[in-house]
Amino acid sequence: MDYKDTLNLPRTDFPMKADLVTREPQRLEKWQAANLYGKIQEARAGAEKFVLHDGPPFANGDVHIGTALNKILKDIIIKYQTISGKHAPYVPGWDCHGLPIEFKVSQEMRKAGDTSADAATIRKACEAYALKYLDIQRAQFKRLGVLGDWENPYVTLRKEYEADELRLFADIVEKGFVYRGKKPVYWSIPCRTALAEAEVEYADHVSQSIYVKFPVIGQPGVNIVIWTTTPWTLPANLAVAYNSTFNYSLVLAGEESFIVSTMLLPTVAEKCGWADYQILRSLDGSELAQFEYQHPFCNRTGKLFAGDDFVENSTGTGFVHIAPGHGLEDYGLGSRNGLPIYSPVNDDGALAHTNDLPVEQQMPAEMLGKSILEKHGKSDANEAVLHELRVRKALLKQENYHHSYPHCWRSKTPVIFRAMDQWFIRIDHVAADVSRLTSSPGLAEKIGTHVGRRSEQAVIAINSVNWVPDWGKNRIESAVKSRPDWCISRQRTWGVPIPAFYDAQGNPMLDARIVRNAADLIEKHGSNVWFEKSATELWSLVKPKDWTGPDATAKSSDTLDVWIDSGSSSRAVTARRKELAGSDKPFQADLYLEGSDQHRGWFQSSLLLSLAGNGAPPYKTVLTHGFMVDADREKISKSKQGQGGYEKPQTAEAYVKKYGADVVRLWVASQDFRNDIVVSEERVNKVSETYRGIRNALRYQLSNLYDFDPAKHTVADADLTGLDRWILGEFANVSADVAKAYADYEFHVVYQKLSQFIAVELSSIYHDIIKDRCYTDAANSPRRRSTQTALYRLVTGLCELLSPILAFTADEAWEFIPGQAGLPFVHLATWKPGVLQRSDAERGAWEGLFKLRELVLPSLEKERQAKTIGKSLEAKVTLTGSNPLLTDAKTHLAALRELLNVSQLEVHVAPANGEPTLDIVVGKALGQKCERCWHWEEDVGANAKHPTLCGRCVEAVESVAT
RNA sequence: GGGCGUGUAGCUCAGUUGGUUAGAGCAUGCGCUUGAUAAGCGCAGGGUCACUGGUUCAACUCCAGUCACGCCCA
Repeated sequence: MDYKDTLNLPRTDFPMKADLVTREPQRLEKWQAANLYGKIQEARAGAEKFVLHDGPPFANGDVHIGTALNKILKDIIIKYQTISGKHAPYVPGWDCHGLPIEFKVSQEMRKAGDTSADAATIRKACEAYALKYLDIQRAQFKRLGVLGDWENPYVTLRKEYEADELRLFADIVEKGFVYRGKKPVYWSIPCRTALAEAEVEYADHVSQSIYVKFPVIGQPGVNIVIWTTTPWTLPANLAVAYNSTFNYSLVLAGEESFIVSTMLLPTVAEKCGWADYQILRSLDGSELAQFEYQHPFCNRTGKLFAGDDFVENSTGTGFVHIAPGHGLEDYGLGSRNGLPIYSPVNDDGALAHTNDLPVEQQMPAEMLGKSILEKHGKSDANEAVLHELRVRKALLKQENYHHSYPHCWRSKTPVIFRAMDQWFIRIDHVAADVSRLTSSPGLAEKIGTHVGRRSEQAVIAINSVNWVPDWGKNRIESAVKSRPDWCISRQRTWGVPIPAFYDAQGNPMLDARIVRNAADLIEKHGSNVWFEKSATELWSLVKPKDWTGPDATAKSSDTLDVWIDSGSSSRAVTARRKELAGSDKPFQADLYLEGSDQHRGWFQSSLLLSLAGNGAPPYKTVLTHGFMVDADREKISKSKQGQGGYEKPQTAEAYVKKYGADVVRLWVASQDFRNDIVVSEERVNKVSETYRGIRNALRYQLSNLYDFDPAKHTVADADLTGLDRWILGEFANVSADVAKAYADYEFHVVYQKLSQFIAVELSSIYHDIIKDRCYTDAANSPRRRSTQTALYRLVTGLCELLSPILAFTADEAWEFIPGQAGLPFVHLATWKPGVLQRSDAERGAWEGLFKLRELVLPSLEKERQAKTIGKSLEAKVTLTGSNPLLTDAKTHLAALRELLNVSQLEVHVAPANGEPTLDIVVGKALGQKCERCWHWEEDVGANAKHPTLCGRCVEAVESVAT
């Protein structure tokens, strides 16, 4: 007789080899067919809500591994909240408007030879482009195991979204936060249009480089020397910037004296031909700050300001001429110091007077109408300025200057920076006292772009939010405090139109009632209606009934900054979707979770818009993750990829195809995402080792439950064996730790705790020990059923606790659990903390047994090394001494023998006498090896029917036979 | 250049209010097992706690500076 057939050896169809790459898609289909997401929502109807509001990725390109990380983290949270009983809907979203798409689409159209497409045509192509990538990304996100309402995502190009966005905007307009101001933008003269950064190409260009003297007021003969490569901007000069960290020298050259940076003095002296200059003295920033100068050819004066950020000591003179209407740095410095954003250039690109300054303070009449556009390397405007400087003997040096300069991609001409009228949201007032502001016209002009009191309310709001990690609070606070007013208009086509009009005098009209009517119109027809219909048609459609102002004759062609799109989602998504809207503040979500770059991005735009429009923050908690870095802990760069720095493109798909989604998910969970996240082959390989460990443990548990029916065989807690009570007690502890780690969003702790529990307590201790009981006890013996009860509870709990991370594997294993707890999917389960009451005495006794085990194992190992024994079952252990641990050992003799995995154990307690003693003797076990259970027993051979079996096995075999 | 972070074994993480020889899992090496077997078990090696200086009886832990890396800003 082959006694092997009488053993209860493990059986299961749960495969050892995961083969995730082929199996996961099958499971996805199952979920889809069963409408798993819908089922979960139904099951949780009425439960406490947990709303994680998705930040929309841009609908462009494949899902990057970093984007995958973000989505997986969100999914882990949603799945944990769900399995702990909450109703956690997930509505994914996409950001669809914006320049990258418009640029890409225009480029494709250009390549196809189409250069005259109108706005509506371009917009249709952009929409198709965005929707195409939305589909691609949706498939890639779903493949990651992310559950959500994928059939009804929120999409910023949808008309309902656009309408709600405009309604929120209307509220903000109504409260007086929106004003008209000026800001420099790229401008193409031939195309008569503003350009976006991406439409600018850099090309070599020869500019007129000039050194100009600016006389210092009150110090006759003393001049500041500035250097510029754009002479035509001098009529717009309103200030001069210096660097407060530089040294400056006052030098005498000929009749006059000049101030320049000391470090640049030799170069400047050579350029200006100061043969025998003499340094009179040195000056520093505090002195320069006192200076005023006379404009070289306009009847006005200017001041000096520190511009440490951009005044360099490598070229020029150490002084930078500032024209706030013609440069970004100039604009920044100008608006910080209350200067007008003066841009004396008209739409034709010709010099012109404006209303910003009194006419008598502006450029001489001879310059008016001179064009900035270059012909054969010269421009009339430059020539006029140079002429004026020469006449006034203000020009110290003129030469050609070769450098790279931005050009219009379409006309190939050099672009200019020109201040244009733009719409702004006043940040310090969003942040400050909301109630005192009304939409009174003229308020904007009165307040202008001054930098005044900031953000008390925003700071209070920021403090009311839970920032994880906590330094996120500092980060957004300083971002809000330091940000200038928000320029929200874009001279772009692919976006939500700003529903403003102009009257016959060219005055802009932006009114909350008009915006709301436009929102209604767009909700019906989509925002293309704004581009397709004429101004007159639109005006007749949206003109408020009680309108008393002038009629509109033209419409605005500006679109809203895309940050307004995504920033409006508290209104357009959270408040609008009934599964998300809370009863208290419908627009407020429990959690936002994005990368740390969003403190200045979506976290901020959402906060400011929600404060302005809803009066409270859009989120209760903001969780931030770090960025993906490579094996060298450096950012993942395309150039590194090009040079073969990485094995594969850093897309989610590349990793999923090789390892499967669950390994990618486990990798995401394995690292503390608040810091940088390392993505490397080595790392993911290590994680897949851990995955195998987890999978095998589950497989082992399932394989020993093949004949277990929880309804029939479950053993009551009190009747479980000590060992089973021990492991369930340990598991309850670990489970509690794991649940806390999930709740605290510390998934790396979940990973560590679970993988270590599986490796140590389960695999190397419990699973190893229970083999004997499971295999050799009679199938229905109380001891075996006890252990199976524990295994059943362990595998069920593990599947539940693993399911937020190992979404596929936990569900796969779930199918093999006897009875599946009556649920077809683990994701429908509700995890409850395991309770197994153990008295202090019991816990203490078992701790003692494990201490003894620790003490004995080295002795066993020694004998193994000495080849006295092979496996532990060949050994007999004898413990003698006065060590108090031996008392418990005596009462739990059988348990300790199991823990040691030896065939025989003797314990002799000696009376206490001085120091506790413990004598460990390991020898060869007595008797013979039982053929069936491999224990060494002295009763082997006692039964004539089964001469090679021990007594226990004879019983087991007989019970099977009967 | 500025702000905010991070830096503990090959990898991922622990390290309580400063207090013995700095821990775990994985990986590696060497054994054992062959009734979880493309599995399982044991043992061993491996760390100037980024660097420098300071405070202290005592520093991975507190302070200052330096370096490297990341995000944001300029």
